[in-house]
Amino acid sequence: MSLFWRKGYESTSVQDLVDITGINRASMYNAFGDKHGLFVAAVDRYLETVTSRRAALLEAKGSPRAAIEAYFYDLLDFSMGPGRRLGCLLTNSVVERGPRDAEVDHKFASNLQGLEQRFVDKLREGQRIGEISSRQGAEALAHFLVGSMTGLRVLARGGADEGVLRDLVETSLLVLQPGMN
Amino acid sequence: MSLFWRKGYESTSVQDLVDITGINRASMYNAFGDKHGLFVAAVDRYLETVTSRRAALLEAKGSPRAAIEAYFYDLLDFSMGPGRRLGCLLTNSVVERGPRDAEVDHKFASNLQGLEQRFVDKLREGQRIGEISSRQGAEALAHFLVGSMTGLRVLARGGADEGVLRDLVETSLLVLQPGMN
DNA sequence: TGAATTATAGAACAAACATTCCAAATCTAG
DNA sequence: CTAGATTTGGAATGTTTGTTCTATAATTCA
Repeated sequence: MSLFWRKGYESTSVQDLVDITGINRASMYNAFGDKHGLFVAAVDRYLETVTSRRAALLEAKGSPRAAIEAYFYDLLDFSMGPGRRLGCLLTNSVVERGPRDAEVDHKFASNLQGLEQRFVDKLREGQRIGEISSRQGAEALAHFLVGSMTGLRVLARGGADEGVLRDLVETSLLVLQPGMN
Repeated sequence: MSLFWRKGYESTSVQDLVDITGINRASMYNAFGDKHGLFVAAVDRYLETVTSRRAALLEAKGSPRAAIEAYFYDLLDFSMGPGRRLGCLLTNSVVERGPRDAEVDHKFASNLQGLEQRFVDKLREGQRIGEISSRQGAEALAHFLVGSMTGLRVLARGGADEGVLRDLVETSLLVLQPGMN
């Protein structure tokens, strides 16, 4: 998972994977079928660990707006620092393999939609209690947040300065602030 | 350029390039040195044509806010439709080749910084004439716009629905709207 | 303990890869 | 028109790729 995350799919050879895992080549093929099968398994593992851990922040009871803010600041933390500027494995994969890998494409879409739904739930609740601006609909805000998050991850991988990432997060969160409706 | 844009660096073989251009292999190597040299030339060409054409929208006289909006809606148009969901060649390249290609990395950083500067200029002017909110500094807003734009391009490549992209653009532009300072 | 399943090491495979070479063809200057 | 340089087609290079094979070792389970 780490290797695919760092180097992408094509640049990671089976030999690299054998070397770094210490697992025999034949065992790998026996367990995963082929390189692509192993890759998909790695992406799944990524989603089960890294991504869903953070998504849990969106389930927190209490202030919906605080939950969303916690989510973004957690993402910000894990997007910076040496050895951490890897972006999102799934996002990177969909950029690299794009429309040529239906499995990755589908995972990306459904993952994004799942996250979007969690955002919508929190946003709606926040709007109901007046904690979040109602100038725009919850769906539009969720789409906006998903886009902003995606930009953050890609800029992080691209080596953008910490200040840029921070401004992006802070300004995005400011959109949620209620003003006059 | 088109092939690298569509398939990325690693998945595009020299044979593919020979086939699609009709140019002889030896001529290519003679002109560009190696595959990476050709790739860099393709990225340069991309920046000179696609990217800088759109950047020119930010030089328009008149309303600074209108210029920024024109930029984003142009980007939105060119990010949708069949055969157009390619994202940005430079962004895709930095995601795929990331920190392993210093040349790409540098181009990404300087291109982003150039765009950011144009944004800052327009934002400042807009703030001066009260057309753009002064709640945040022009730099922070520029960072936000750059992040939003990056997210848009990646989501487009990822096959996101048109409505998602549109919500992202509209909500991002709403941030510029002046309210109470 | 012993039979059956599974993992290992490492050689072997064909295909694809980026790159180079060479003789024939084409172009360019004087 | 012709000598010199460049471009072309296509074969050839050596490496790396993903994948499979075989015989041996380890593990599992009744």
